[in-house]
Formats: sequence, C-alpha cells, structure tokens
Amino acid sequence: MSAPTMADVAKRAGVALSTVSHTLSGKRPISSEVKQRVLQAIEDLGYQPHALARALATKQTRTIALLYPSLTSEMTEPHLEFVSGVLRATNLKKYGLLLWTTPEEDQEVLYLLRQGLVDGLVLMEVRLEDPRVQMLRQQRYPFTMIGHGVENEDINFVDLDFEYTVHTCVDYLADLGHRHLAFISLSSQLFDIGTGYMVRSEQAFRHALAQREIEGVTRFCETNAQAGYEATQTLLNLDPAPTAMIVLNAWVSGGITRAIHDRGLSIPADISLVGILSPQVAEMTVPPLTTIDFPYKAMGEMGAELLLRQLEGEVFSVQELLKPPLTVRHSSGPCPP
Amino acid sequence: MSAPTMADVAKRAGVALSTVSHTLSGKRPISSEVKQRVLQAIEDLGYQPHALARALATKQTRTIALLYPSLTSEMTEPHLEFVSGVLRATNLKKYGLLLWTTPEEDQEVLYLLRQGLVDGLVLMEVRLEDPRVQMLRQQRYPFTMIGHGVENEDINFVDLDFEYTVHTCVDYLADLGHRHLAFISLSSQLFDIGTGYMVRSEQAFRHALAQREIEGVTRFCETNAQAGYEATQTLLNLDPAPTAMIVLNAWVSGGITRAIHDRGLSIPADISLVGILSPQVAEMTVPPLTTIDFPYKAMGEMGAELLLRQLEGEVFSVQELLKPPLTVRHSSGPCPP
DNA sequence: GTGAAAGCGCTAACAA
DNA sequence: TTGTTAGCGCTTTCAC
Repeated sequence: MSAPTMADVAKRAGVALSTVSHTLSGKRPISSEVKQRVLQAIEDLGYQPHALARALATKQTRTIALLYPSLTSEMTEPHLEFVSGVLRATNLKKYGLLLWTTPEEDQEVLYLLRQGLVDGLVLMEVRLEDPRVQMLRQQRYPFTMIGHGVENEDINFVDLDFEYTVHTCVDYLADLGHRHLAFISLSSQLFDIGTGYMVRSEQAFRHALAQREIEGVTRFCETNAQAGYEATQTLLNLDPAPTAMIVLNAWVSGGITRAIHDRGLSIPADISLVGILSPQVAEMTVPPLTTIDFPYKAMGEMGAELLLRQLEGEVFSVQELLKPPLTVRHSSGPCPP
Repeated sequence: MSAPTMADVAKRAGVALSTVSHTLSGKRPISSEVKQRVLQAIEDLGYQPHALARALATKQTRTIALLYPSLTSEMTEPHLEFVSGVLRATNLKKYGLLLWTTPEEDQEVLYLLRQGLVDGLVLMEVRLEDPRVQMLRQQRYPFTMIGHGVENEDINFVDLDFEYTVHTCVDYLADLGHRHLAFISLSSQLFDIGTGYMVRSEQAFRHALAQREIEGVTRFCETNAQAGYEATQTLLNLDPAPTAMIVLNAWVSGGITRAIHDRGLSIPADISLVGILSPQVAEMTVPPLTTIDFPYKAMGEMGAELLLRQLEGEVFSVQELLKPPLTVRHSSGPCPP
C-alpha cells in the first residue's frame, strides 16, 4: 500500500480536500475545530505532503542547482569546499541542492531549467564571456554566480578579488626583496576556455610585475602533486631561477615543497612560497604556507544565499569581491643574497 | 510567454497529445510521416519535456539522493571525493543527484523519500545499528550504502575493509620492528554514535596489536591540523613514546609531520607514519606518506552504481569490502634502535 | 468558513 | 497506427 494522500486525510477528517490543503498552508482561516480534526487525521495516517505534486502545482520546487563543470572532470580537481558552503545556505532555508556538472553544450543549461526541477541556479567557473550567462539572462532565469564575467549587469555574484589578491602577493614578495617570481596556476585548459579567475589572476600577475619592475613567469599545472613537482623542477632550472612562488593550485603544494627539498633548498631560506588557498591546505605542508586564505566555503554559502534571496522575491544588487588578508605563516621570508 | 507544452506541440503537428508522448518515448509505433511532423513541431517550438510533470505521472524522478550527514560540518575536503565519485555514476546514467545532509531525527529520512523527489538513496556514515537502515528496509525503499552496519542482509554496499586495512598497517610496522604504535582516528563523536568504520578500525587496531603482542594507543582527533599537532605532541610525551603512527584522519597529517619536525625528530628515521587516506593527501606532505590508498572516489562511484542498477530492476547481491594494497612511499622505515 | 472543481504537464490505459 | 481520457497529488479560484 502506498503513502496516504491528501484525499485520504480529507476523507478521514470528514472535510474537503481543499480544507486539508489550507490547514497545511494556512492560506485561509480554518475553524479550530476543523483544524483539530484534520491534524488528527494527518497524525493518524502519518501523512506527508508530496513535494513533487506540490511543485507541479506551484511551479516551485524549493530546490536549486549548483552548476559545477569540473566536478566530474578528469583534468581538474574541483574545490569541493564550495559545495559544502552552498549546502550550508540551502539547508538553512530548507532548500534542496541538485548537483549538476558540465553541460556538453552550453545550451544544456536551458534544458535543465526547462525540466522544472529547480527554481534557479548557482553558476561556477564562470568564463569571461560565458554563453551560459547569455542564455540565462535572456530567459530571465534566476541565477547567481560564484565568479564573474566581463559584463555582469544585474547579476548578483560573489568572487575572490584576484586583482587585489595577486597584487598583494607580489607586493609582499617584492617588499621582501624578491626580484624573480613564479606563478603556479591551474590547468591551462581552464585558462584556454577563458575561465574568469584564471585569466584575471594571470593578468594581475603580469600587471603587478610591471608595476614593481620585477620579473616573473607563469606555469599552468595539472592538479596533482606530480605535476607540481615537475613544474617546480623546470622552474628551478631557469636562469635566473625564481626565488619566490605564488601558488593558486592547492593540489600541488606538496609537490612543490618536495621538489624544493629534493633540490637541497629550503623554505623559506632559499625559496619563498605564498599560496592563494585555504588554511587547511596551508597547514598540510611543512612549513605551513603563508597564504591569502581562499574562503571557498564562505563563497559557496554567499553565492547560494544570494540566489535564495532572489527566489524569495527580494530585489537587490550584490557584486562582492572578497579581499581576504594575507596570513603570514612560515613559508615566506627575505630574498637570499 | 511560458515554455511550450506537449499540447502545443500536438496542436502544431495536428496530432493527439498522446501521439507526441509516444513519439518521444518510442513506446508505441508511429508512422514515420507523423513522426516527422511531430519532431518538426518540437523543433519549431523549441519544446523540452517537463521532467517534473513526467515524474509525477510515472513516479520516477531519475534522481537519487546522497545522504551524507557531516557534509556541512567542519570536516570536509578529502572526504568530499565521495561526492565526486557518486556524480560520476549518476552522470553516466543520466540521473540527477540531490545532496542531503543530516536529518535531525532519523525519521526525516522517510520524510525525504515520501516527498517523491528521489527514486532511492545512497547512505553514508552508516552506524553499526543504524536507525535509518531500519526504516528504509521496513519501507522497502531502494537504497545502498557506502559503509555497512552489523546486519546487512539483502543490502548492497561497498566499504573499505577496515579489518584488513588496519591489520595490514600494523603488520607492516611490526615487521619493521616497531613495538609502540599510535592510531590517529577521527572525531570521537563519530565513534560515540557508533559509526561503523570508526568502531571497526579501532577494534581492528586492538586486535592486531594483541596478535603481534605489541603496544599501542588510540587518539581521536578533530579534523584540523592544530588538533593533529597537539595530539602528536602528547603522544611524543608518552613513555615509551610510539615510534610509528597510523593515521586515518586526512586533515591532520600536516599537523602530525609538523609536530614531529618541531620536536627535532625526523620521518621516517625516528618516527614512521602510515596513512589510510587518498594518494592526493599522501603526496601533500614531506615526505610523502606510505598509505593504504583510501579510494574515496571509486567507492562513491560504486555505491551509486549499485543503487542505479537496483533501480533499473536488476536483482543481485554485492557486498564489497575493498582491500587496496599498501603503497610504500617515504614516511615509513625500520624502528630506530 | 468550507466545498467543488479546474488545472499544473505528463503517462498510460482504453478505444477506435 | 492514432485519438480520448482518466489520473499522478497538490494548489487555488470560484461558488456557497
């Protein structure tokens, strides 16, 4: 026997179907006598409203989707902490979270929405010119972004301020006397498709170097320790070799420190390291890394929260660029003579 | 104007609603002439089937839920790999994935199901006597587990064989001459509620020690580097202090190695470390850790795949206890004299 | 305050 | 081979 429906409740309470619906929603006054009977019947039957049917009737699912292309990709390991943050926000407001990975074709985004499964979505890995954004905007579909593109009018988003972040790192190292830097970024694939933060951080690096009139080289790098190890080796072979590295790639920090050690060099005496990554990762290496703390979780939470507020009809504009402070741990120091 | 419905398509193609439905599902023969017209109309209108409505009619959502209690708690990154694996399986079969965190009360599990939002679920952090399992089983609701309880009849699951895993670690270290071991586990809270792998690994540790007639001590530990640092300090203060540690807690490996270094000791000369964690984590520390590779992703994938096969009506029984090999890296060596 | 009935967009008998 | 129609379980207008 299947689960009881509203009709069952109505029959048992001896009232009309609509009365049951209204006692539940409170959208119209119900005499307390009837209300009692209905609630009793609900209790007796162990009735649970069927969210799906409700969604069909109201066109609201109370579920949002997180669009996170690299979540299943082989190439790039995702920053899963984002998901954790998003969940925090959805839980708080009793929303469901549907995880969605990369549409083969960007059109598929639309497809997802049309299905009626979700009320809105949070976009990750936003590209500078993101076709998904075009579609969504054109369809006036509710969405927010973790990240941002070139043109973001009327879109609420949260992102790390990579301009600020990278400049801060470069300035910090330059002030310590370093004149040859390296920037270890993520997979070049992400860069090639124009992912916002990849392009911005690279540009910011070039910019900052020019401003301080120092040298620097960028290395794109797959998200595994081995790749980091190799990248570091080739960097150390350069002449002049960098005396400091800025690393955005959380998965390779182990490979980098290892390559440095294997070379007989030490951190920070010979080489300084500054990360743009989470404190957890920073604390995993020896020595713990000086970083700009990448607030993955907080960003996930904010991105989702913005969406939920939109869905609740609130009208507002938030385009937040976070500027977390530099936390000096033990991987950075003055340039060796 | 809202999205076109099947009725719109039918009208435009000059056929009945059901004809459209059937051309789409292929559940009854359609003359190719009519099929053409229908497909044309669909194309013209840019029609997309409404998954929600379909789900209500068929009682199948093609979505599963992952029940992962601690997903929003502090402990995160390494274990989130499970999610990534689950997604791989669901993507493959074109299922959706709904993420669900801890029900306040275990009854809530049922609530979720009754809503009709998902076809089945994958349970994580299974306790030895798990009330969720009771309910689900009693309701004959489709589910699989990543983990397992005391009694698992007729339930398909995948789990790491902690018995084997811990024994392997202990034997390996004992063979290297170590006589005083430490086992660094996860939060005692998980242990206290009877989470299967927590209890099993602890028991296995005691067991293995007894078998080899050596000493050992267990430390439960929160999932942050600082906690690992402190736990290690107190361990090193013991007399006799352990000469080798087995670590299940992926978040603290950095703290452990740091505490050891700060003490002026070195790995593996003075202290050996063996992890039960993913290669990624193993490669993050200096030196890279000898581990039994915890196949988070593969387990996620298998757990979900089992469920999907069940949902597709396949009848089978799989209760897989994985025994990944020990990978010797550079954190383990003979006991110092 | 309460009830009856018309949808939400689709599937699946049942007819023809 | 195709059309008609009755649901799926709920919300919501409209009448009483």
